[in-house]
Amino acid sequence: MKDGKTEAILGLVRMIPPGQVASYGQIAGYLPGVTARLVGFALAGSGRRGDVPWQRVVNGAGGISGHAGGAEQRRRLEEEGVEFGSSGRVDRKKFGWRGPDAASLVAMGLDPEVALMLAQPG
DNA sequence: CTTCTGACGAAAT
DNA sequence: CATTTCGCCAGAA
Repeated sequence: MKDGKTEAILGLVRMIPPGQVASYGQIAGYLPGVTARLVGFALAGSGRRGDVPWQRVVNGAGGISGHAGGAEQRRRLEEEGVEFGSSGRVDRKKFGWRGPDAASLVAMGLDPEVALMLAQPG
């Protein structure tokens, strides 16, 4: 196992269900020591392998950041049922991923206590 | 080994 | 609302 952040980040992104989105900062929030910036780095570096639903990661405003695949990202999301508002932003109240369950976080190597605190209840 | 660069976000001003 | 500052991984040349 790499002790790097990238593996954990990509693993978490893979947990985002279709039709939902998560922000870079949100993903970072589940991984202590990881910042929103690093999530972007992780996807830019390894998100093109084909086994990561990178299109489900948007910025904090619910919009798509300026990168080469931006247009395709939006197209893919709309295909999954995600709606974009007039400002080109997604309503995270409606399509935002609530988060992983505690078991998934523990499986990724987080301390059970931390996992329980970060995981979405219920 | 060094240098470069790439998908962000919160807080202060 | 806009602009600025700081945080700091990993792969390629």
